[in-house]
Amino acid sequence: MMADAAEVAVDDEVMAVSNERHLAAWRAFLNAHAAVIARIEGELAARELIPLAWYDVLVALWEAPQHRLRLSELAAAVVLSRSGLSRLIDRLEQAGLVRREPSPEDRRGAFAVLTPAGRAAQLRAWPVYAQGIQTYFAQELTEAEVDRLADCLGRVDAAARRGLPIKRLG
Amino acid sequence: MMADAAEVAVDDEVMAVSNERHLAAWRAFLNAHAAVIARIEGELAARELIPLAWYDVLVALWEAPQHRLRLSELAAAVVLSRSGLSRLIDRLEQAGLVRREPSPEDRRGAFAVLTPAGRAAQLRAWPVYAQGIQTYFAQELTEAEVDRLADCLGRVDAAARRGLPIKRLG
DNA sequence: TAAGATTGAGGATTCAATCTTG
DNA sequence: CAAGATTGAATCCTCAATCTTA
Repeated sequence: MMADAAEVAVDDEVMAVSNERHLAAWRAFLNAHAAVIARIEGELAARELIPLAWYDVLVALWEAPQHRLRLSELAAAVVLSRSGLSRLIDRLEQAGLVRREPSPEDRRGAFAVLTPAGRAAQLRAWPVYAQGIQTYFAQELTEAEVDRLADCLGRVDAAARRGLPIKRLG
Repeated sequence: MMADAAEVAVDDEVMAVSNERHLAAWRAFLNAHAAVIARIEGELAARELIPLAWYDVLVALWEAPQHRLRLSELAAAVVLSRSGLSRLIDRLEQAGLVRREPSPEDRRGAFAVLTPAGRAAQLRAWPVYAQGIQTYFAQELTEAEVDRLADCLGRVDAAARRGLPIKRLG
């Protein structure tokens, strides 16, 4: 199906750094993520609760000082482009879960502020979300494994964010 | 959702098992995934290589007998709805990386078949992909941790797929 | 009727361009 | 001119409806 020599050469180089076991772990990582997310999203939707993307925004706001965050900060927190976040806030604002407020000290910017309805929606979703995390994620792991996972994936996260090419904000 | 007494019971139960440490691991899982995927997609795009979704399809075909798969099987393999896969195959076919073939024994169905150009595109992308897995994922982990991660996330994946509500194929 | 696949409509996200303010 | 935010165009996904064959 292709030049044998080239194929061997590529494989050699690659195998030196990313061997079968690395690849197995990587595939497990991707598959586990896709499966668990699909499962939890499905259960939230079935109960007519907010989707995960909305939940993430509401939690980020809840945890912020005064339950408010600049739109840029929020975009970074939930890993979304600025334009994507802008439209997400549009939808949340229309649903009454969040409200925009102009910034007094920098009139270019705006805050997103959590509303009582937003907090309520977050609290309604939480039991289902928590149950999903428990059933599809934590239940399979020992307490030691949970901690180990947090540690390992924390390092992976840090590595991936390290030296980001400044920023890609649309 | 359910009777009050039961709901309270669920909350108690959930808090007992889904504590701060579970949540920390879960968040690390989500963040690491988002960050690493964004990084690798960016590097593939910067080098004008195929995106991960295309790569997944090409690998699934490469690993299949005769490098061909029914569209339904392919949809399941790459975790996409049937309609989503149908359009993805449209694009891959237009790029010449895959070709559709009607099934002789069941004329309702069709196969997706990997073309030489498709295999070549897959091989071109692989070094960059592999380097990304190495740099942002495996590099941060010891060999023991890599194996442990594969084991843990394999169990999580199995748990999430267990007893899937039959199938959701659009 | 059901199953495999495609098509139409709508949602959500991104990049590039734009507007406003620093 | 740079930075925060929004808008327009394009992409890609899903659900529901449809078409063809079993």
